[in-house]
Amino acid sequence: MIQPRPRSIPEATVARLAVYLRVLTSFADGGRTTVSSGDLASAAGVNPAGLRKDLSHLGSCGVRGVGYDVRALRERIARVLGAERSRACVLVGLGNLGSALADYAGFGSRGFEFVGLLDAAPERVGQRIGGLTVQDVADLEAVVAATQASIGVIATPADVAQQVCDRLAAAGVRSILNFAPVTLSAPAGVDVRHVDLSVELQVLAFLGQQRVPVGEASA
Amino acid sequence: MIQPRPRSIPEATVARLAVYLRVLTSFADGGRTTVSSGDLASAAGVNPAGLRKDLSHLGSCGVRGVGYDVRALRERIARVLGAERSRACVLVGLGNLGSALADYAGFGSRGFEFVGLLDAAPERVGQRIGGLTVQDVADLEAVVAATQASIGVIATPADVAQQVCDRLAAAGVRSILNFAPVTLSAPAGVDVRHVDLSVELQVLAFLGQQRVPVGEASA
DNA sequence: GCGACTTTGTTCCTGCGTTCACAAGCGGTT
DNA sequence: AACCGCTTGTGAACGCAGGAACAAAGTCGC
Repeated sequence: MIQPRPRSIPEATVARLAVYLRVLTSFADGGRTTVSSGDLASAAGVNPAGLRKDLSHLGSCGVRGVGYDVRALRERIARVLGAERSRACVLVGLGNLGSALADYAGFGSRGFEFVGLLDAAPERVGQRIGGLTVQDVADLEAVVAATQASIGVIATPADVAQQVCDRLAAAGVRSILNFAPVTLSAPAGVDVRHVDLSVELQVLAFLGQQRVPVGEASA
Repeated sequence: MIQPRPRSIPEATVARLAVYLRVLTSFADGGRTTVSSGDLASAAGVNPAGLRKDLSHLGSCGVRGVGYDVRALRERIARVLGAERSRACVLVGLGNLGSALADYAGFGSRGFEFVGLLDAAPERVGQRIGGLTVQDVADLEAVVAATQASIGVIATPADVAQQVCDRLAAAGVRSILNFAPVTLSAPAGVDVRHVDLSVELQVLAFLGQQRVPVGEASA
């Protein structure tokens, strides 16, 4: 019998929980204390029923007839997502995109901290970006070992991304976020998520072009 | 009878087609002329059967017993995705991320061309980034009208993203790619795609932490 | 010319995600 | 204290995506 593992939250739900967390933080900053599923759903751009189902995965948290306590719900989601404690990340590739990521304030406020910046170009090594000094990618294994980083971000050119991925995995990194336009293969036990900006644009363009030829003036 | 509209490709398939396009281009550059669904699928990181199903949406394109002609398949996918002709894009927000996007070579080679860069900060207006001169965001409507841009990319701070989105939509932009960490609402007829880097990291972190407590040494 | 092998294209099926709809529960009011 | 409206939480149905298996078709070898 398969153990009915106590925490089996669908991946799609996890992604939405992260969105709820952001919205709730925004609400809390605005001084709001309670929120209904309808309000929260519209702010997050989802269906109210789906939101309630998402929230049901972490146990009853709301009060019927009233709604959810903003602070309590935020804390609970943060705990489930593991966003309460900071996570160490290493970033490989300090080109334009990598530098932008290193400077991106959005990560630090969400529990992610870059503890190592690595690049292969000698002229970049030694530069300070976002409060850190860029190190030589040759020291990747040492940096991962010293910082105990569990997350790696790849923002290198495509042709070295797989090699960097292999080294990160071998060094003990369990999760990899890949911005390079290649499909990476990693050993079992290592999660890879791929963000391909060109793919996003192409999907968008396709949806847009599909809308035009129909040319329905109205219903 | 419902007209079996010739082009009704699932969104998930469209996203994968864009990946296949990239892999095929890579194969073509490598001098390869034919490819089987198995090889292409492993290079793209998907299931062979799923790949064939995706490709079946654009008509029979392969030769049984042989595989697919790399060049022909690439052309067909490019035509379906509309990647053969260049698309004009405007980019709003030239902070770290916006500057990286403006410089990102991956867009130009995939049929997307930035025709306008806009920012609100006076010190950024006039700068040249990626071959273009940054213009004042006050001229957004004029730039969109002059360039006939159909795609807008938002890389602004969160607090002005909705306002920029509204102006882009009003100016005639039909597709918007949003990098700001807020859920945007746009009028009907305007597609919005959201890329939230923090959400990606949080999903990754959650999957990673879920793996640890199980601690299954092996099968 | 014929057979066998390879690979595509399709069909079925299973599972998941999403949506709708309703019962249960709590606060406010009279 | 009882009623009523509001909101949550859950159960069921629908639709869709993913995966596996099978038939069709074309090529290579003999």
